[in-house]
Amino acid sequence: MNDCSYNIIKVKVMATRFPNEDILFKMRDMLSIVSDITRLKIMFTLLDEEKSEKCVGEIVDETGASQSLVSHQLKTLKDFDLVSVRRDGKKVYYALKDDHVRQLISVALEHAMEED
Amino acid sequence: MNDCSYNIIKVKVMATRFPNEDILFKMRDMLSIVSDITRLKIMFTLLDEEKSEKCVGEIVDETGASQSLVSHQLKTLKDFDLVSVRRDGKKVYYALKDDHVRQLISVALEHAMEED
DNA sequence: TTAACATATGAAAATTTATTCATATATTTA
DNA sequence: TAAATATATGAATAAATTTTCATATGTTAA
Repeated sequence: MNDCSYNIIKVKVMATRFPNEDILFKMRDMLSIVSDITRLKIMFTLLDEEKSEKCVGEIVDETGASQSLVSHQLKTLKDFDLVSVRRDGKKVYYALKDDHVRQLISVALEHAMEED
Repeated sequence: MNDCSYNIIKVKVMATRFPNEDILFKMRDMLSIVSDITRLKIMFTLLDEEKSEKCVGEIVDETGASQSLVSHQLKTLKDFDLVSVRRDGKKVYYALKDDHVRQLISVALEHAMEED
């Protein structure tokens, strides 16, 4: 694997009226979840196509964040139902669950990689 | 105008290796910008297809946020180059500038409108 | 059944962010 | 040029979030 590989998906862009508070709060929650460096790192490790499920120890190693911090942030992701969790013996495996997360990361990455 | 209208755009989903800190910070910045209720409201008012450019007063009215807060948040959006600014007499008009913002809002909205 | 390993968690500390308040600046009109 | 209108801004406050530290819990192996 040398560089980036791309594939195209479709996203609906909606022209809509002003959403109600409820929807706004959900949007805010979803977007804040992905707007943190530690969680972004965690999600990137789980974006690995060859190994989409990883245990906490692996995530700690790959992100470079502390065990406690990773665990806290995995809980945050779990609370918002963005990851699935599976225990196997001593280890607990996490995987990305929600495709919207991938889309958000994808758009943000594209933006971040643009020249200024 | 009664309900939502949809149209389809394409978004690249990239399978990529772990990005460097620099890219991660840019992603975080972009995502945090859109993950605030006041800024979301502002952006929704600017998403209006019939009137994509609005002055501060209009934005204040439509969002229900205070003049000062709207002004501060418009500055934040401007600092990140997500809006364009144009003065006409006493009034200052803002418009959404970056298409990635629309895509992020679109994905988050779609997520928020899903059943649980 | 104790030790070792893997993960989780509560509470405190540190940091960041949003919001308000008072006031300043810019532009037009009287 | 003074008053009125529209917007911006600095500093203080309030609120929310991230991170650490110490320790607890769950699981396996000795």
